Amino acid sequence: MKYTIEDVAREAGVSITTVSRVINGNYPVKKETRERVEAAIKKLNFQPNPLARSLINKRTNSIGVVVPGLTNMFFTEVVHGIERIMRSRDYDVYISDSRGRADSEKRRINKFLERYVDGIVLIDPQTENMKNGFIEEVSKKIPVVCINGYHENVRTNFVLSDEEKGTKEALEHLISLGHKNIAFIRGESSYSYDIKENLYKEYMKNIGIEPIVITVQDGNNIDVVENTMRVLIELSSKYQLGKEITAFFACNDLMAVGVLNGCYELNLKVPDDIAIIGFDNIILSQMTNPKLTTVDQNMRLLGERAAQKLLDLIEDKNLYSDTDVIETKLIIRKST
Amino acid sequence: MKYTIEDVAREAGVSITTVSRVINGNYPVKKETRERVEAAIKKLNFQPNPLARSLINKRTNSIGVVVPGLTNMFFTEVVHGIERIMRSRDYDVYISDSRGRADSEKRRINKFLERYVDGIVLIDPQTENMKNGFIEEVSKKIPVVCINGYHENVRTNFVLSDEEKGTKEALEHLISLGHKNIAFIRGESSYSYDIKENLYKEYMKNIGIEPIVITVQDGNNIDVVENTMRVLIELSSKYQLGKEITAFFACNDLMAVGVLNGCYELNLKVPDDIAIIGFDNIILSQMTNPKLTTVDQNMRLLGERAAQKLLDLIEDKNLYSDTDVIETKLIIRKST
DNA sequence: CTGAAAGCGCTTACAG
DNA sequence: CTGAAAGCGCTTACAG
Repeated sequence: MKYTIEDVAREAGVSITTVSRVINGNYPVKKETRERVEAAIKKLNFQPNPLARSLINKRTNSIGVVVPGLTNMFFTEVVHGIERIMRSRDYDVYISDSRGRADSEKRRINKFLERYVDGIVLIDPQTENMKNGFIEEVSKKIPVVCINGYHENVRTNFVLSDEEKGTKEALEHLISLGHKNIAFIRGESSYSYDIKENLYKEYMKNIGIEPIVITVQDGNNIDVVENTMRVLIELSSKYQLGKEITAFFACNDLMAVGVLNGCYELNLKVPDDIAIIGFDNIILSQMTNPKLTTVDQNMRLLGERAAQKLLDLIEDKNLYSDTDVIETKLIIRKST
Repeated sequence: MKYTIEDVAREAGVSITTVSRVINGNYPVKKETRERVEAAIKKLNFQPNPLARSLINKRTNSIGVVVPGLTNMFFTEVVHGIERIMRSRDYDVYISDSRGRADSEKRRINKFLERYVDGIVLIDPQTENMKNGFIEEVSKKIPVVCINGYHENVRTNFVLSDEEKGTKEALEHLISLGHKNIAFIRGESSYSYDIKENLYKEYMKNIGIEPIVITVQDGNNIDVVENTMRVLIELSSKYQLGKEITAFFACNDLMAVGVLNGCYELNLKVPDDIAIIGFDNIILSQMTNPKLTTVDQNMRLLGERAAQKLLDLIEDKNLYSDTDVIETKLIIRKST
C-alpha cells in the first residue's frame, strides 16, 4: 500500500543508498541523479517510514509534554506556546495529563521514555517527584525542561515565571487597599503553591495577623471551581466573611472564580465585602463579573521559552541544569 | 544504555527467538525456560523497543485525536473519555489541535498517518474535509471514528449526539416561555452549526418570524467568548435588544457566555430582558451568573463510545461505515 | 559520486 | 518446545 525506499530506487534506477542520501541531503549526489530520485519520490508520493528511521537514528523528532490538568486553561496556553515552536521545527508534540497525581505523572513520563521521545517538558511537576529524585533521574537520560516547579537541589532545567515577585505584588496590592484579614487558598502538591504560601505567611506575620490557609483538592482541574465554592460556603460558618476575612488570595484563577461564585451564593459583594485576587490571568479571569484582578504569567512565552530550551538541549546533548526566569505582571481589574 | 532482547537472551541462556516468545506469549515455551527468561527480563528491567516492534507489526498501539480547539472544555471532556478507554487497553493517545481550520486538520491527520497510528478520532471535523472526500479517503486507509460532524454520503464511522433533538428541545423551551424573537449564534464551518441553523430557521418560519443568524469566528476557541460579546454590543446598535430580540440560541456554551457577558456590559438583565440558551453543558455553564440553561451532550460518553468503536475497528479491520447516536438532555437553569 | 553490505531491535515462518 | 535465518524499512561506514 505504502511505498518504500526500494520502490523509489527502482523507479529512479539507483540504489537505495542513493535514495537515502538525497532524502537526507547528507552526502554529495550528482545533480542529475538527485533530480531523477526527486522525481521518483514525487511520483510515488513517497514518505520515509519514521519508525525505521528512528530505530537507527535514536531520534523520533517528537517530544512529550506532561500537564497536571488540561482543563486549566493555564496549561493549554502554555502548551500552545510549546507547539508553536516545536511545529516550526517539525517536531511532533505529545500531550499527557497527569491529573495532578505523582504516580500518574511518573507513569506518563515512563511512557514517553519507552516511546523514545527526544525530550520532555514538565509543567508544574509534582513536588513528590522532584523530591524523590525521579525527575533528576529522568533528566540524566533525556533532555528535560520543567516549567515552574523549581526545586533547589534537583539538577534539571527550569523555565520559571517569577511567582515570588508576582505573589508579593499581589499581596502588597491587597494590603495597600487596607486589607489585613487575608485568607489564602491553594491546591495540594506543587511548588507554585508552596512558594506562595510561604510568602503569604511572612506578610501576615509582619502585619501581625494569624494566617488562614485553605487547601482545596486538585487545584488544576476545572472542577476546583465548584470545590472552592463549596469550601467557601463551609468557611462562612466558621468565619464572619466580610469582617474576619475581607480578602482572598487564590493561587490560581480557577480557585479565585470559585471564591467569586461562593460570594455570589452568600450574597457577598465583590469587592465591597470581599476582595479577590487570582493568579495566572487565564482568559476566564476576564469573563467573570466582576472581572478578576490577577497576576499575569505570560503563559505563551513560558511555553515558547521552554520549547526553545528543550530544542537546544536535544541538539547539544548538554543535559546540565539551568534556570530561566520570566517576569510576571499584576493586572488590576474589578475584584479588588 | 538500554538493554535489548539480545542482552536478555544471553542472560537467560536462550535464543532471542525464545525471549520474543515469552514476551509475546504467542507460542508455547517450556515453563522452566519461561521463568528463566522472565527473571532475566526483570533483572535487566528490559523493555522491548516499540519502534522495532511496530516496524514489523505495522501496529503502534497508539491512536490520534484531532480537536478543533483545546480551549473549549467540550473537547477536553470528550478527550478524557477517549483516554480512559484507550489507556485501559494500553494504547497511547496523541492529541492534536486543528484550531478549527480545514487545512490544519488535514495536516494533523496526515501527520498521524505518517506516524503510523492505528486509528484516528476526529471530533467535530471540518465540513470542508468531509465534503472534499478527504476524510473518506483516510477512512479507507485506517480506522476512523468521527464524533459529531455527520455527513450523509461519506463512508466513515460516526458517534453522534442527537444534536437535532437537543436543538429542538432548546428551541421549544424558548418558545414555551413566550419567546418569538430569537436570534441564533453560530461559528463557522462544522456540521454541528449547520444542523442547528436549519432547525432554527424551520422553527422561525413556523412562527412567522424573520430569522437572525449571527456567525462568529473560531467558535471552538475560548477567545470566542470575547468575540461574541463584542458582536453582541455591535448588534445592539442594529436591534433593540430586549424587544426586537428577546432570546439567543447559541450553538455552544462559549458563545452563550459571550452573550451573557455582553448583556452585562449593555445593562440587560438575564433572563428578564434577554434569555440565553447554550449547548454542550461544559462546566463553564455552571460558573456563570446566572447559570446557563443548556443542552447536555454527555461528552464523556461520546468519547468513550468513540474509543470503543475505534478499538473494534482496529481489531476487526472492518472499515465499513456505521453510526451511533447518543441522547442529549435539556438542562434548565437560570438564564431562561 | 555511487553501491553492496551490515546493522538498528525486534518478529515469525521454517526446520528440527 | 527451541533456534538459525530472513526480513520490517531505513542509514551509514566501507570500498570503489
